Amino acid sequence: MPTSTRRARERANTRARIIEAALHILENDGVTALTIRRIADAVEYSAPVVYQHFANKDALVLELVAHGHRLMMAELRQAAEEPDIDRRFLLLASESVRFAGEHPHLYQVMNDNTVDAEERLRAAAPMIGLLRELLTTWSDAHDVVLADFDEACDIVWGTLSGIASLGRIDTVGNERAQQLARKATRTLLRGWQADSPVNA
Amino acid sequence: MPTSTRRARERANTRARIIEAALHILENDGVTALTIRRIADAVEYSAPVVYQHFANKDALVLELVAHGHRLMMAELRQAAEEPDIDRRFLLLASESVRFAGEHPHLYQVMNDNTVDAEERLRAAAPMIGLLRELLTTWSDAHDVVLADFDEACDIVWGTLSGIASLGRIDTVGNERAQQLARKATRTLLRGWQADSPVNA
DNA sequence: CGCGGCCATCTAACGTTGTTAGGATGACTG
DNA sequence: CAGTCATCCTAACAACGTTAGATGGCCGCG
Repeated sequence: MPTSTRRARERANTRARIIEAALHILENDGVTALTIRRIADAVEYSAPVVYQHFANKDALVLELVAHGHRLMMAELRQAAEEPDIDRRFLLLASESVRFAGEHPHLYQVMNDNTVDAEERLRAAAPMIGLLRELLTTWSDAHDVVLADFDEACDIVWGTLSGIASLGRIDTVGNERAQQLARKATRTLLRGWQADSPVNA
Repeated sequence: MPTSTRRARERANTRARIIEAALHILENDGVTALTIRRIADAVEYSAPVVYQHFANKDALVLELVAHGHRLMMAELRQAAEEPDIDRRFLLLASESVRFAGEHPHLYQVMNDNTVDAEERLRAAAPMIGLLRELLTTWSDAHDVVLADFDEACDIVWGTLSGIASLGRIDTVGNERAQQLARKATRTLLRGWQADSPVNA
């Protein structure tokens, strides 16, 4: 049945075009401009067509959130290749904040509360995984024993999120926020190092 | 002219009632339920009356943000009386996160991006001032020299905001978020202590 | 006391939002 | 060639923020 596969391919294609258009509108004109009718216009369809591909607007936005995290991980991949673990940690901290500044509206929907918390957490899983890996190799490299690994991981995660939010638009300015992220992680790591039983 | 003063008093009174009603709706039913018509219903007026007291919805929400910060400072005042600076620092960190968990919707509008960044920063000024005071007395008490005081202050501020956002609803659970806030500030302070030239 | 004006308030409406229902159009199947 | 099915659009609904115009009652002045 070649026709049904072609139909499915077309369906998937317009679905992808919808996501792409939504992303474009979001990044260019902000979250308030992200409306079903504008998305439909951008893909040259009428509004109800969108509902053939997504249950509702939240489902579509959730897709943008997932896309945003994939994009962020992709932009971080280069920084992740820095061999020195300390430099890598700081670099990834500042680069994740830079991402927030370069994609402010996308970062907004990625971290804001309108979308379901559980789904958001799932979408952020790769980033959290990256942080876990950073923390383990860092603590191994410096013979640091973390009293509670998960706790330390959540602290870094929360800290970077908070500082990225500061630097998302203009609260402190993005390059300063990047510097804050570097300093904050450096200080956190220094603190854990000082706490480690080896140094006690 | 007693009548005009009475009128002014009545105006101020209904204005206050509007804010109170809006706050009640926001805290009970969330930000999506915070609509002009529902607020007007709650004060037994029609919707346009709200616009005699506030230029638009954003102005009203901004008032809620200011009120939220005053409320937060009030709830933190008791914790601020803890005499020991280290205990006070950790206590205020966890209490600010607890506030976010006990007033999740209010905290949402206080920290989310829909309202103007500059106005939000101004509303948060007392909290930032509190953090500055904490940092100065802490560094004085421990003879710690901070390389960049403003930077350290922003780092604490961003860290607590981020962790509070984690604990706002259910991402990690609020009491765990409080613990994270304590540990995070403790670790940050430990890190700055280790960095201080006195210890170098 | 009565009358004119002003202030507060309401009803009605506009434009836009997310979302759904019903019908038309056209392509594939037998 | 006829029928079925997916696809798409027009139209509409409820609710939103917001504004215009009408209505009413209270105040101060003659």
